[in-house]
Amino acid sequence: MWVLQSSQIGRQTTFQSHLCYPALASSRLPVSFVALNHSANPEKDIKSSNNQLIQSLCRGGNLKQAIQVLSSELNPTQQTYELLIYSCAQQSSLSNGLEVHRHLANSVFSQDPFLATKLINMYNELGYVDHARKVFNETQEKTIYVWNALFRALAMVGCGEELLDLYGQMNWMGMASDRFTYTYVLKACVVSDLTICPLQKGKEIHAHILRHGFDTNIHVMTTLLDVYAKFGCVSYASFVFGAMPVKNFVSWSAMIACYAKNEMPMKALELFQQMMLEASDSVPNSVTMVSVLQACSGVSALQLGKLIHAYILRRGLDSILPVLSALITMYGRCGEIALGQRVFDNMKKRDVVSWNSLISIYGIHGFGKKAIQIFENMIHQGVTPSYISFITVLGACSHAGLVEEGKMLFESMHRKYRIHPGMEHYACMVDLLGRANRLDEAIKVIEDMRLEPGPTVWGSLLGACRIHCNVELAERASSKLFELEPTNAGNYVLLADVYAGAQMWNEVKNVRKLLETRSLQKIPGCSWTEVKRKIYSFNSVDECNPQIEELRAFLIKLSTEMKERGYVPQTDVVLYDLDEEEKERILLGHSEKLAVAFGLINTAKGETIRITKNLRLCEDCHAVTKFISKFANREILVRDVNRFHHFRDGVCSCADYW
DNA sequence: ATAGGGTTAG
Repeated sequence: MWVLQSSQIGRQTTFQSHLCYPALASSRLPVSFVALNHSANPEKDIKSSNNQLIQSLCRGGNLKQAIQVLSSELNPTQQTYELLIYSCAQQSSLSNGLEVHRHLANSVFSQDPFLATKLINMYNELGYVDHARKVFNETQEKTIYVWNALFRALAMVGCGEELLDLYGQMNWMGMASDRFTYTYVLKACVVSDLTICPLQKGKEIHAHILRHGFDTNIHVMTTLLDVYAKFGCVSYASFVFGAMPVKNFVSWSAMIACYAKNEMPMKALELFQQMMLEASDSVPNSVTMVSVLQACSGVSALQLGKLIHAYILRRGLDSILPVLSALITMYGRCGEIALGQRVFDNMKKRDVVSWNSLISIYGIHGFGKKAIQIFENMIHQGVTPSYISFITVLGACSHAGLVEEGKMLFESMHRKYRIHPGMEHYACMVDLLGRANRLDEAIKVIEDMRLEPGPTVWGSLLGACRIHCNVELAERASSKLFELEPTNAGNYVLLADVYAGAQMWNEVKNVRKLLETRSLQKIPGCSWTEVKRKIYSFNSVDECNPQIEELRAFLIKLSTEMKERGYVPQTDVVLYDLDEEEKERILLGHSEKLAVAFGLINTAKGETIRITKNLRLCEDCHAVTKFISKFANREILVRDVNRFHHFRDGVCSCADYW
């Protein structure tokens, strides 16, 4: 009934445009035609008909014609402008947008805050934030919508500082924030370019939110959760999550992503399980699955990853590019390159990220030449390499020791693709050259950097010094590192390793003291292994594992047998001042050895043992695992923080070079 | 009066 009525009304009022529109669309002589009509009819009718005409032209995608009609329309309505602005954004046409804006500025709506909001949004979507700022500044009556529109634009381009500054002005003027304001202002805390302490700012805004009662709004709270997540404040994030009166699948996903991104993959998987069991109204989507796959990668949970893959297929999420890239990475990082390759091969569409995923998995397995080949193939297929592509391919060169290839790729980066090398690329090059004992060249790279060398760069150099026992350079690199990240215990440990390698025990002791006086602790080593779809984690300091005694006994027996065959425990890696026996005991307690022992005890003969570790493999664990792979005739795949080690028959795929 | 927001791949 209602439909019929409205269409009758529609027919009455749009009678003219029904006549005009088809003619205009085909004949392309709109202006004179409309002008003629204009003078021949009562003005009121024409006014409405031209507005209708403009609007239907917009809806039909004939933006150019709509603007032509606009110039002959004396009284365009607000709705007409709104639709024109919307169409310009839709068609990504700056020139048309400017034209409409110019027209609007000379109309009665020049100060209309509603349309100002729309203009700001339009310029933002077109990528012209300067224009958006200008509209904002020229609009006298700044409603909360106008403020929010600019905030949104500034947050999207990463002008956090400017946003927070304006937010301060807004508060000072007495304009009250709404729930949208808070989401943008929170986002400002995580986007770059902030000179103030952004976490502090986030907490301040958190207080505002509580004070003004926005802590029940699901969007605001999810954004807040994400802010804490991005700063690595996992406990704050989970507090916010727990305090949310209502949760939906986005809130769950944000919390899962928080764990996955902050090296807590087990927590992420647990939360995912909880979501599936307890929150039946929160159905995971592709975004959730990406985080879950990341978590599977994190602990090398291959069996679980396969289950997730099946779920993705059932849910029809298998054509979404980010999901597929995450799948490729998951398979690769779980040690199954072939399965990753298969996902890639079956993709109907690929983007640069899909290629990057594939390159990176060959890279972490040490197949540098293959990674370069894929990189070249990608370019051959017309996909332009991205900033990340170069990180992955240079990383692949570095894992495989392909110095000349790496240098050429690094050099081509800017020459061919106009991509300036960033910190990650420099760190890769320093790593590549440093490992190859070309320390002079590595230093040259650092000296020629366009950026101030950061901790990753000095860290790569320090790592190279450890391999090649260069005490002098190690001291130089570590003094920089202690300045840049004084609380990163890993750097002190590396320097101590260098001293230990040079038998400089006094210096080792001093570094250890430095660690103690600054009350810093090494990140505890942690390893995971998956047995029969369950993931087991091993921690060098925890005693909770029910099998711990059995594992210890197993390892002691193993160690005795290995010693008979020439194994010498590398007690150098233990930095504490203890007697040899005690050091050996500590070595045997390393999480990776516990995981290997657990795998040997709990899996069938011939089954590959897969282990993931949160840190770099220690020398002793590396040597022992090589030994075991031959001794127990087992393939053992260990992924450490950098790359894969594929142990088979007493040899490691990294060629002892990691 | 209208309008707009949160999680995501390497």
